[in-house]
Amino acid sequence: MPDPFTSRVIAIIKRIPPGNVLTYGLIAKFAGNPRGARQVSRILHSMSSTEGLPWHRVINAEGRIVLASDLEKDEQAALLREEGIVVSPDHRVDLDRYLWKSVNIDY
DNA sequence: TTAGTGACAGGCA
DNA sequence: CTGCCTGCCACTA
Repeated sequence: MPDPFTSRVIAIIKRIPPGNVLTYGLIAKFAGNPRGARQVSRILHSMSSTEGLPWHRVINAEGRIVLASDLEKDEQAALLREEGIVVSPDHRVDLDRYLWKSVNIDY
């Protein structure tokens, strides 16, 4: 079994509704570790199997898509656009508009 | 064991 | 706006 933090991160990401996004730092905070942003990114990177995980709805605090390759960035941007999210050519989204605000999860 | 690294964040010039 | 620095924490050489 993975540690509690990891399971919570997975649970939260699974509940992000289509058309909305969350940031690494926010997810970490909701999962109980305000300083775990980098862990969230690492979890997604390793669990790239993405078993039904909407990983593409996770972006950084600036509303930017930051991945290793430009190819991956375009891929994620395409997935987001399919959900109606406007992604600028330089891979940025409007957080004020698409950030998932009604995060309410009980453990 | 120490040093470097990264799908991050926040402050500052 | 961009770039640099610091704090963070797990992983790797």
